[in-house]
Amino acid sequence: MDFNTKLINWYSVKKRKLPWRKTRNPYHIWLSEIILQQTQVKQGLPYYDAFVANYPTVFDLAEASESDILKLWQGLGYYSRARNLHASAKYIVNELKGEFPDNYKDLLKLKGVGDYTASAIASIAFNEVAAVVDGNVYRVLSRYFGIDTPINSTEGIKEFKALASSLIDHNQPATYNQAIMEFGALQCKPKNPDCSICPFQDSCVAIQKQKVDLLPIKLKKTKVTVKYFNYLVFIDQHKKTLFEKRTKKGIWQQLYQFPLIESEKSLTANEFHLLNFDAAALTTESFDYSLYNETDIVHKLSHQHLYTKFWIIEVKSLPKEAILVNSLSKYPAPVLISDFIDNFSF
DNA sequence: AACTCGGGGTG
DNA sequence: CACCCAGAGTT
Repeated sequence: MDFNTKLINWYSVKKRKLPWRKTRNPYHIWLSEIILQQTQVKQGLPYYDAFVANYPTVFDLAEASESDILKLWQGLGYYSRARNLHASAKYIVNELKGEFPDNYKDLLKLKGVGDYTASAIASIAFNEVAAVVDGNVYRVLSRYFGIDTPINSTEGIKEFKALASSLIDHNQPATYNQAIMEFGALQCKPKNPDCSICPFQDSCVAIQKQKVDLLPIKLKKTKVTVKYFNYLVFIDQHKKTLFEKRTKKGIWQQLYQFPLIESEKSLTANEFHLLNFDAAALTTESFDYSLYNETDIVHKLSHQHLYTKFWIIEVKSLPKEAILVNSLSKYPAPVLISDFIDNFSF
């Protein structure tokens, strides 16, 4: 039996029942693929259900506000995916009259859709022969063929795409693509795969050379920068506070947070007291403050570790843009902020 | 070619 | 702690 037949046989027996496998609606397939970028199925599943329920069609998504979409996306991370999703929905409705792109080349024109996602939608929704190469595929192919080219090198990206394209089943590209990804996710796992039950024991180069735990090869690791965040949680006599949208480049664009002061190190109360609050719109009137958390809350992102203190500042009045603390949960916010809002008693 | 962009899960 | 996840966009 050849590679494809074995793979698809394995898939027909072992595949998970997932909601996006019950449809060929390209809009729903698109939603699932964007949500699943760099995201495990278990984490993305509830978000897929929520988006399908709240925005059943691409027209519904196009009409929604970016803030509402980000709110539904809250907690999933990589928020540019949500913003690009919205921009592409408006493009499909306004420029393409709501007709979803139906081939790899046109799908690639959508914001947030790269080689992988265009191939996935083209194959799964339209049965186009377009090979997907995601993290699972890199791992399966590098092990099965014993390829040690770094998967994140320019050469490796080309090599694995070409190999995947040479292998894809021309009669059932949708099933083949999903099968090889599912195989990587369930059987050919990153750590401690159980090769004793693998259908490719007799043909996998990595097993024969005992290099399963050495492949695939990936270059360099991400370096983490440390930052110190001081959030100013103002509360006035009307139970209002200041909440701002992050508009600069960098993390959490278009999400909301309390006024932020970054510092070079973790500040004591005395050091905090010496700061200027001009930027935070604090008046010269007297105020009283306290510290919510004595020890820094460490919020870890891929490239940044955020050591955070929340300073509670009681004031008489705030500028007119202040909002009621009861309405904070309506705004899209990073997990670091939404966790605080959920736990703090205003 | 290297960097940036989240948050959760695993060993 | 390091690494991974149905990657894409920017520099």
